Amino acid sequence: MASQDDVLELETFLPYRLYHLADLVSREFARVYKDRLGLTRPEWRTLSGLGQYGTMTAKELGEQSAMHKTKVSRAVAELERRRWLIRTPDEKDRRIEHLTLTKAGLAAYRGMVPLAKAFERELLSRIKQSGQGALTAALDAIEAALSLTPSGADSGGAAAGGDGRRRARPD
Amino acid sequence: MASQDDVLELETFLPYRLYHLADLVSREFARVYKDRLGLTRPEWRTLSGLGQYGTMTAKELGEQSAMHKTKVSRAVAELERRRWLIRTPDEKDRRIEHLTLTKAGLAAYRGMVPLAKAFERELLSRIKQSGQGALTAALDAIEAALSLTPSGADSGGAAAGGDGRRRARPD
DNA sequence: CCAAACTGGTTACATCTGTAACCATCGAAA
DNA sequence: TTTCGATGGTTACAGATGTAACCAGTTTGG
Repeated sequence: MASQDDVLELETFLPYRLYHLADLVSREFARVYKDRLGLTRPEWRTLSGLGQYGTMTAKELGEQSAMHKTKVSRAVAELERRRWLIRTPDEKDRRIEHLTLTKAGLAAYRGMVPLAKAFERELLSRIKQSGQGALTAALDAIEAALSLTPSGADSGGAAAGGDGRRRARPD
Repeated sequence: MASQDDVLELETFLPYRLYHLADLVSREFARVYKDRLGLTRPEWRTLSGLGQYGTMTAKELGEQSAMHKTKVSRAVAELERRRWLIRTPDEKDRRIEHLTLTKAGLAAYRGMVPLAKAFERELLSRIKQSGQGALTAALDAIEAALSLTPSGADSGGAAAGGDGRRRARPD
């Protein structure tokens, strides 16, 4: 099955397909929060993270939603400017600030949740039954595969097993 | 099955998961062509497209590798600057230029192909057997789902109209 | 008590990206 | 042929991003 090694078929090349599809989906979803709330993706993720967990530090936010700290910093600054969140200095460690959504921020979040869920539902429904199971299975598999550190070569073993990661998916 | 509509679990939210994984994979792969050839993603795609099809116009490139025309324009300009490709004006339509890799460009491409394939192979191997089939099945499903006219609104993004797109996928 | 070494977070700068406006050419209609 | 609306492609400008340098506050260890 392996074709010769002198031509690469971009259209079926995994990194390309994956990125392209993610980009498509992401863009389409972005329209929802962009049109409605005028948020950028980092801002949306920040809103989402705080809506979900209530209070977080910038660092935690970055870890939770896979954002570089500069993105977090800027997103937080913007949401603060809109008065959608407030910072509360930590008593013990004055480098840290605890971030929490304000009433307005929470309202924006609450308004988005159903839309996000509807979007996802609609997307999944468009994907045929078989594909749906395959999709989550595939994402699980890639996630597990990538959570292994070896950026190098060797892939032996792999054993992603243990790792606690946030995998809480019901199905 | 749907959880309440007041909280969204970002970590399992499809658009997020998809984007995050694609980003991870893409970044890792980008290191290959960036370290080795100093290319940006649009440049790599352009190189890849021309390597694969021999000669293309900027428009075709954009369609094949899902890039906005400004990206194509810039990538082409850069590859031309490096003398990795040349433009040949079209005889009949003087707005068009046919792009082709030079010896140097082709050499760069040829050097990358095995690395790209190795990368993909390694990635797939890290994904357990089951996940592997699921992955391609899932990508197929999403691709199919997205090519359907979005029930949502206008554009729907890519998928240029008439052109049967280069979908050569077996399934 | 003071000096590394570290950590949470912000900022400066250089790129990259998308939108929109633009140029040249083409096709069709008048 | 002239005109007007598409089309291939480039460019100007405003945002968004990543890297690296930078602060301020903390910890560790003399």
